[in-house]
Amino acid sequence: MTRRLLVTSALPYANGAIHLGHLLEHIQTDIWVRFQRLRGHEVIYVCADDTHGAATMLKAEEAGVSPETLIESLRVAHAADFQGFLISHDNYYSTHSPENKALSESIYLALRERGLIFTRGVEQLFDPARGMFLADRFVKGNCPRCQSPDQYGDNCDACGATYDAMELGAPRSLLSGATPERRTSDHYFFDLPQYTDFLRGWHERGAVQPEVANKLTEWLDAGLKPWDISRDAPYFGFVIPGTEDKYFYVWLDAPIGYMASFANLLGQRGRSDEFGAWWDRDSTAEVHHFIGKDIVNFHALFWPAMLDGAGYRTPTRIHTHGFVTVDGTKMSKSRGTFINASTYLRHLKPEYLRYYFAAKLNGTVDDIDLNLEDFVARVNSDLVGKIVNIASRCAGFITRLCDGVLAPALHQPELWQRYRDAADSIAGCYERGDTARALREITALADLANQYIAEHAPWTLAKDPAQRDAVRAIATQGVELFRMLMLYLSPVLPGMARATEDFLAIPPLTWSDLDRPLLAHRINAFTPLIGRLEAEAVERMIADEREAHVDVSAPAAASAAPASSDVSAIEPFKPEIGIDDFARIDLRVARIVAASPVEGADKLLRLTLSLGDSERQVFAGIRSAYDPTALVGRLTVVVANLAPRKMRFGTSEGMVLAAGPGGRDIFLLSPDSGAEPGMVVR
RNA sequence: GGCUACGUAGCUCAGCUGGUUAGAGCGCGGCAUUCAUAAUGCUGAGGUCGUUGGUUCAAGUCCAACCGUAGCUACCA
Repeated sequence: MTRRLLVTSALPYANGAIHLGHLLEHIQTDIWVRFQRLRGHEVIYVCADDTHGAATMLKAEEAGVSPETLIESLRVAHAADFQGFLISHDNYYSTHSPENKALSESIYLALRERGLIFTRGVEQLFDPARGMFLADRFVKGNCPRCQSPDQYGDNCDACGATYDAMELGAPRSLLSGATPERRTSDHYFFDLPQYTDFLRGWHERGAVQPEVANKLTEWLDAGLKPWDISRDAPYFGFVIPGTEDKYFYVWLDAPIGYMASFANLLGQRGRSDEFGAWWDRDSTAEVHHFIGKDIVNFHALFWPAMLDGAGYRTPTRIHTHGFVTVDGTKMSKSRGTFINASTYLRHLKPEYLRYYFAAKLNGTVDDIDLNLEDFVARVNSDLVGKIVNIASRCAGFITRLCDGVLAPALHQPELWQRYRDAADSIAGCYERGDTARALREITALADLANQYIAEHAPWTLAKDPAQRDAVRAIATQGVELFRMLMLYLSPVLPGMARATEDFLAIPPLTWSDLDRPLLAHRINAFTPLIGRLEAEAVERMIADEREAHVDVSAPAAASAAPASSDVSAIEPFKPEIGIDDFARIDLRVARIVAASPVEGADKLLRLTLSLGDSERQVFAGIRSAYDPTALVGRLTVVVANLAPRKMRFGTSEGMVLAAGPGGRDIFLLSPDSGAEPGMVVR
């Protein structure tokens, strides 16, 4: 029976490049998709960029472009990165699209019609300087429980407390530095609690993995809360119908983006009338979402509830994966392990990573570790040494001794049958997402082939012209076993599968090609299908990625650091001074009233500082770490009696204090709230 | 703090509903081989299954506590 499958990967957010984390998910999805296609099912694989939200708006502002320009350039870049990794999206769209707007509005209206939407006043922090409400992410202050300074608006890094942003002590806006005020505005809510029983049933019916179901049960038992689906202007997104200044929260329209990308694809293919066959309540098609474990709540609570509320079918399955770590730790920009797709592709072939991730993915939510040493060893020994080697060591006999034509019969049909018998088990592994097990079974088959070849030693027989047929039979068996292996591996290694088809001079492989061995057939001369993965290339990639995040102009202090140290070197202390020496330095609290980049200077910002009753201009080499607009309004500390210094761009009348090695790691000092410009620091 | 996972040979991982002396691949030692992108075959060494306690005739496998790691804790995306 042919299944109709709509498959998605989570939508990458339009604020940065594609990195290893996105790649894990898309590679996982793509393997599943290609497996299903190989089996002859109808698969549509769509994705898109997730574009809305205050973050996009601010980012565009910072870059000095419109949000539309920003998101389109990122969408193009993202799509190219995915193509580079052989990800076979049928459509890579955007949530900022007419289809998504129409669907979001109609779903919202349907929910409202069913009494699932209500409004309620919500009090939130408001940035008076920027004229906007502040998401938790854009506020910092003191933790209400442990008083740790500099904590975000939702929880405390130091003590783990969770709280409301309004409970923060001495809050300040990260956008303007201003002190936020409390304001109330009406918000629109989706009445999620009405869906508690529905969701419980949906989870129990196997739509999620058991570990995920546990987590969801915990949330359900704790009691669901209505979901706030609106944001006040200014916001980049879709206006809520019937309002002037309320927008859909980005997480409302993001999953609808799956439907919208799908609708757009149908439009391109002139099949728009089929939409309902996939999304109506009685649809017999399947919908599969691949996501990371961090966004389970959106996909397994809000999303199915919204769909059902609006009269659509719910997803068939949510496939949740863990996070990527590199050498056992979180990806880190300074260590060079925050690896971007484009950096990877400059140094390494995509199929190395596809193979390695496939060897690790097992369908659970466990994190996946990219151990770089293991990566090199595994790819070389399995892919090159074990699998490709089978073709490499057999093909020569066929080409040189047999005119390129395979024998008419198998030398050892029982061995071939063992390969054939593995099909169901391997298919089951792919279907469950346990590609690690699939690859274990496949490489075990490869071991059998190498043993077989060693046992029959065709190179010995080849010395005797009378044994020509025996040599051909053995080499044919080897080539055929290799064909079977590549068929099994083709979802993981699509590029190598294509190259294998060229080598064997056969049409694209399908699952039914397992039924009949390739015999009495002319093949092409073998050329290496994939080279070895050089450890040096991996090192170059890491170095490249590390450099991309380090400011070249940063002080060379790091070079003095012991190689074993992860943190920046602690600079040696300077010679002792007396208090009189210190007293000569006039440190003052200053408010940054204006900040702008300096034309012609890479590192400098021009700051206008207020010291109470006077203002002065100071140049600061902090451009690599601070966005000028984010500095305006905030307090800092300035050396007020530093001799003025003439620079190419003007005179600098002081120096602001900052710590850190340089590059992105520059940290401007700021006094606790209450300090006023002009106050002496002592 | 609460919750959810995970913690098995140097490395990466298997070990299904508890049942003989705990497995694989890589790496390492030895032997063989030379067709092959120094790839392959045979063979050897290597583990108190995070710790402690418990249930059981029997526990890596169940329970509890603790330690460690990662994540979640909804109006960040």
